[in-house]
Amino acid sequence: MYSSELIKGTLKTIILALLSDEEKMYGYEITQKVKNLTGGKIQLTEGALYPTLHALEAQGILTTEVVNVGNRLRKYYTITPSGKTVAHEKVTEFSEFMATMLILLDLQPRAGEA
Amino acid sequence: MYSSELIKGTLKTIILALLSDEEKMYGYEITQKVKNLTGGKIQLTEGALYPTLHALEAQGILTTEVVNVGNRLRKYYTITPSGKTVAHEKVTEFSEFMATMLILLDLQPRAGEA
DNA sequence: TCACAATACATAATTTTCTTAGGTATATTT
DNA sequence: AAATATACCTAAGAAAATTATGTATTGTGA
Repeated sequence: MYSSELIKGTLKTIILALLSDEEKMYGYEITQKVKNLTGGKIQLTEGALYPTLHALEAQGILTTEVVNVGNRLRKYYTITPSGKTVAHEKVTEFSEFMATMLILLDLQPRAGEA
Repeated sequence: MYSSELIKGTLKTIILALLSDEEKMYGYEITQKVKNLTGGKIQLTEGALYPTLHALEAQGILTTEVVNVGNRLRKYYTITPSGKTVAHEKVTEFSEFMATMLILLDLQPRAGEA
């Protein structure tokens, strides 16, 4: 589990990246997928996830559809076309940010080094 | 310039990584070095930097030394031995976090792809 | 020489974002 | 039967940053 401080600010990027791949996920499913893909190293808390999903919906980035499964309800989130653009921008930006951090933290392998 | 949300939580890591390399820097110098190394894409704000430096000092991770240069004062920060350990842990953790994010954002190149 | 930008420190109010804690309810496993 | 997992949600508080100030010196360009 990474220190929460480190994960800060990446939640929207994670959500949008997953929904760009899957086109339809519900909240709990997102928490499980993140947990599985990261070997438990990133675990989204519901208190952070749900308000963010609601905000993304309010911004027109996601749309929702409530489905009854058995006696329980699931709220599926789908990314909108404009949301796909936002998702792509966010992922690209994070990718560039990582490259910048590699330089800054001096983690970049350079020629002529052991 | 990256969206500030993305940079959140990396300030301590950046400061400690730089001070591990240089052994002695003052606040303004840190802002300039970060700006230069990142081509202006990361610009630390003073309102974030100074309180963080003070906190790191209070935790015994950094020590200070005030020097007069001309008529102006500079507060130099030096990393302590225990601070070096913290710095290394922070950088390692961020490095692993990036690897995790590559998987999560599906940015990892895999065999058999175009 | 006068104004502006840069150097150099600092803090306080506000905002943003997350954590912690709580609440409701059904389904499954032990 | 109890505990865990599934599935949603919100509210209070904490943490971290932004924005806005404030002080003061030094260098630069009009």
